[in-house]
Amino acid sequence: MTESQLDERHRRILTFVVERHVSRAGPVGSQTIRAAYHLSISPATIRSAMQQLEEMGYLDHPHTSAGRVPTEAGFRLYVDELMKPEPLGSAVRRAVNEALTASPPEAEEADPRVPGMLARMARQLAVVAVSGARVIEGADLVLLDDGLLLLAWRETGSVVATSSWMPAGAPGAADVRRAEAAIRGLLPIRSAVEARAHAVRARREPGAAMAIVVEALERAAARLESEGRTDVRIEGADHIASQPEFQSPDRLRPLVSLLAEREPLARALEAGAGPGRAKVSIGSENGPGAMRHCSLVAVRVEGRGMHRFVGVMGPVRMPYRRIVSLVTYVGERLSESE
Amino acid sequence: MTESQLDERHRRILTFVVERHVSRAGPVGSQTIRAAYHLSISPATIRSAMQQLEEMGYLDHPHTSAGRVPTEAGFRLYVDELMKPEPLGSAVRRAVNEALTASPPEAEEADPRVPGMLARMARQLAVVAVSGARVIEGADLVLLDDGLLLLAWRETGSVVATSSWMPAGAPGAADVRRAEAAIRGLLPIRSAVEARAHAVRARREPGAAMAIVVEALERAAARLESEGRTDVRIEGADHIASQPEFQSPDRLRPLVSLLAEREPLARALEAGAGPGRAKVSIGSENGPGAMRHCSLVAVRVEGRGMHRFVGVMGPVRMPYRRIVSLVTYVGERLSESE
DNA sequence: GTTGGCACTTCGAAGGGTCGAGTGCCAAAT
DNA sequence: ATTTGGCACTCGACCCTTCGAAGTGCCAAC
Repeated sequence: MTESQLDERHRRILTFVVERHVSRAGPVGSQTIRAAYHLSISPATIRSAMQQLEEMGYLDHPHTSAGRVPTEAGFRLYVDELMKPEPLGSAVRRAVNEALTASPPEAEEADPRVPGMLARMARQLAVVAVSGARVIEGADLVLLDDGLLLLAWRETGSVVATSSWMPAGAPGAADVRRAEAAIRGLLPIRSAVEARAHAVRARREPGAAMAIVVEALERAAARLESEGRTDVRIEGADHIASQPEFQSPDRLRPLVSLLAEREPLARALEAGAGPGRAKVSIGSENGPGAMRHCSLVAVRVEGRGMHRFVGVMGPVRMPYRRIVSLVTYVGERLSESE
Repeated sequence: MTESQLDERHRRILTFVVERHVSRAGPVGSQTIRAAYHLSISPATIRSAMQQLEEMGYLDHPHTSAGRVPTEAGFRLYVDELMKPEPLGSAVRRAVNEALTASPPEAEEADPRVPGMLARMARQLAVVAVSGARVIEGADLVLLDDGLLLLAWRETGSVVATSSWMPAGAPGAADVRRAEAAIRGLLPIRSAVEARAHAVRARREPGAAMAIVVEALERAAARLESEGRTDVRIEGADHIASQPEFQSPDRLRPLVSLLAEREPLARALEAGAGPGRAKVSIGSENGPGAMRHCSLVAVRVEGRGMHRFVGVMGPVRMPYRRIVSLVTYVGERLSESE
C-alpha cells in the first residue's frame, strides 16, 4: 500500500469490521461484510482491501483463515474518526436524570447514585471516584466537649476534610485559639511537603499551642500525600467478567486483583478522563498492567472544588459509540446539577 | 458405623487427610496415608476407616477411585478439635510487629498497615474493615470562616464523623449556637430512625436555627443508615485467584464481583469475627453467595470506640492452623498497641 | 479386626479424523 | 489498473477412541 490515506471503501469496511466485531465477538470474514454491502462488491475485493488495512496496522487476524479482528490502532481510528456519536434515546435520558434526583453525596465522597445506574445502562463495569484539589485554604480547630481536638480544613472550593485526635496534656481553649491562628497564618498550604516543612519549623517553638500546630500539620500532610485516599466505587463487575475475552483464567485473574486493589483503576481513571466529552483509553494505552486488555471511557466533572471522575470499563471490544454518548451525558448532568 | 464417637485412628486419618489435602490440593489416597503412618497399618484397613469417615460425613470422594477429600464438616471438625495451634516463629512475630510500627490510621479508617503485611505473611487474601459503634453521643456545629457549616458528631467511644454543607440564608453565630444546643438536647441518638423522627419534629418549628437542626439530623441519619460506609481494604487478591479451586471461570467470576463490591465481604467479615482468638467460617457457613467456596479467618479488635475487623480469606482448603495463629496474633498486637 | 489380592471404575491426556469457515493467490474479465 | 471467480490450502473446533495411572470395593484368608 503506497498511499497512507484511507479511501472511502477502507473506511466503510473498517467501520463495519469494528462494529460487527463489537456486537458479535469473534473475527469478521469477507462474506459477512459482503452481506452488509448488499451485493455491491465481491468477497475477493473485500479481502484485498482487508489485506491493505492489515498492512496499515488496523486489522489483524488470529491465524490464516479466521476472519479479521480490529487492532488497537483500528479501534483508535474508529473512535477518533469513524464512529458517529449516538443520539441518546429519551428513555435513557430520563433514566439518568431520575437516578440523579436522589440525594447528592457528601463532599469528597464518590457519588453513590452514579455507578449502579451507569453500570446498568452501559451494561459494563462502572466506576466513580473523587479527589480533592488538594490545596489547603482554610482551617478550623475545634475542641470537642470531651477533650478531643477536631481539625477541619478546607481545600480548593469547599471540600472539607477532617482529622481528630486526643491532644497530649489537655490544652485549654486559649491554646486552641492560638494554634488555630498560627495555622491560618500559614495558609494556603499547597502540598504535603510544604505542610511538613511548616511542621518542622513549628516543632522548634515551645508551648502547648505549638504542639497542636505540629500535630495538625502532620495530619494534614499525611492526608495530602496519601494517594490511597481517593474514594472509589465500582459496580457492575459481573458485566466485564462475563465477556468472552475474560473467560480464560489467565485473563480473569488480573481482573480480580485490579478490582480488589482499586488504586490502579482509580489512577487510570484519573489519567484518562478530561472535562466535557468522554475520553476513550484503549487497551495498552492504559499502561502495561491488568488494564492492558480493558478500555476506559471516562469523564471528569469539575465543581464543588474537587475533581469527580466517572467512567465505564469494559473489554477493548466495547460499544464505544453508545458508551461515549452515555458517559458524556452523565458527566454533563452531573456538572449541571451542581 | 454404629458408634458416632471417633476413635484415635479415625482422628489421625482425618487429620492427615485434611492436612495433606490442604498442602497438595487434590484427593488423598490410602497409599499416601500408609506412607505417613510408616508401615504400621495396611492400605486396606485405611480404606475401611475412610469408608466409615465418609459415612459419618467427614470425607467425600469425587468419584469411585479418586482418593478422599474432606467435606466442610470434616474441615469443621479439624478446626474445632483436631488441629493444634501452631506456635508462631520469632521471625513472623518480628515481621508483624515491624509492620505495626508505621503510623496508625485515622479514626474510622481501615488500618492501612495491616492488609499488605497480612496478605504477604498468610499468602492469602487479607481484608481489614472498620465500623463505628453507631450511637451518636456528642455533636458540635462549627461555622467555618467562609459560611460553610460543619457538623461533627461523636459516636460511641471517640469515633468522629463529619458532614458539611452551605446552609440556606446565611445564619448567624447565634443561630448556630442555638442549633447546636438543640441537637445536644436530643442526644444520645441511637439509630437513623430516631434521628429522622427528631428531624420530622424539628421541621414543624420555625426559625433559622431549626432549619439547621433539620439538615444536621438528616445528614447524620443518612450516614448512620448507609451500610456502605464501612471502610474496607483488601490486599493479596492474587493469592486466592491463583488457587486451583478458582481456576474455572465459573468459580473465578463470582470472586470478581465479590471483591469489586466489597460489601458482601465486609458483612461476612463482621459476622464471622469475634474478639480474642480468630474465628473460622468455612464455606457455606458464610452464606449462599460467592463466599460459599471461601473460608474466612477473622478477628474483631475492640478499642478506640470502634470495631476493627481483620481477616484472611482463602479457599475452603486453607491452612487453618497457621492462619488462625497468625490472625489471632495480629489481633492481639493491634489491641495492645491501642 | 486386619490383611493381601484382584477386578473394576473413572479421569485425563494423547492421537487422529472430519467439518466448516475463511483465506491467499492467480488468471481472466472489465 | 482494478475487480472478479475459482480453487487449493490452512487452521481451529469438535468428536471419537485408546490407553495408562490412580485408587477403590470386596472377598476370602489370616
